Amino acid sequence: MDCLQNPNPSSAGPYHFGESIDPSIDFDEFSDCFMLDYGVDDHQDSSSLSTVSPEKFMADCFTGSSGGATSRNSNNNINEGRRNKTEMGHSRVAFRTKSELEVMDDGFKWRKYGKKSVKNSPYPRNYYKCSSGGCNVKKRVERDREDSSYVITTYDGVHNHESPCVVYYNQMPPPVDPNNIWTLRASSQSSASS
DNA sequence: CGACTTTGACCGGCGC
DNA sequence: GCGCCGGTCAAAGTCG
Repeated sequence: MDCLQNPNPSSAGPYHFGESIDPSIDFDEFSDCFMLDYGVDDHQDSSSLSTVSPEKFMADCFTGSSGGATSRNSNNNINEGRRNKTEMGHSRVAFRTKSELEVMDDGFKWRKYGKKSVKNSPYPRNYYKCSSGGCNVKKRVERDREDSSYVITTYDGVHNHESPCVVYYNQMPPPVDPNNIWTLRASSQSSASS
């Protein structure tokens, strides 16, 4: 299991953000990562995006605020009209990331349990569950139908455990530059990969 | 051999 | 009531 890529909306730290398996993805591209409005999974248009800087997003996530930077009960929620799953204590976070890869490894271990073609989209949607025992977090991954270079990831729920990478990081010596999360992340990464 | 992925079937909610 | 659609299940296949 590699601890690469992407923000995690539940408990992963900022040092998870901004690095990719794919060397073609650099940090600049992660500035294209948008928080999507809640309920975006029914395929939003870009006007419904609520853009949040990755830094803010991750900061919110890391403080444990449920749902991160999302607006939890935003209006214009198409999906929740169908299924009012998101009740108290049930958060959903979606974001859109420019990536060649569909699998956004966020440090958690996911088990794929389904794949569906989506109406009005040429790309299938993949369904994953957190494979940690007792953790019922799910995520959906699909390509943006309008720009296939983007991947839309929707997390459903909050992990009741830490990311294996967070656990690992807590055992690490102090970062090279605590003010630079990229350095910090890279430092962690290079050690982890050995 | 265990863990994981694939994929068709099934189920429930919603709109007409 | 019926059909469509999204989400989940589970058996079979694959991989390390």
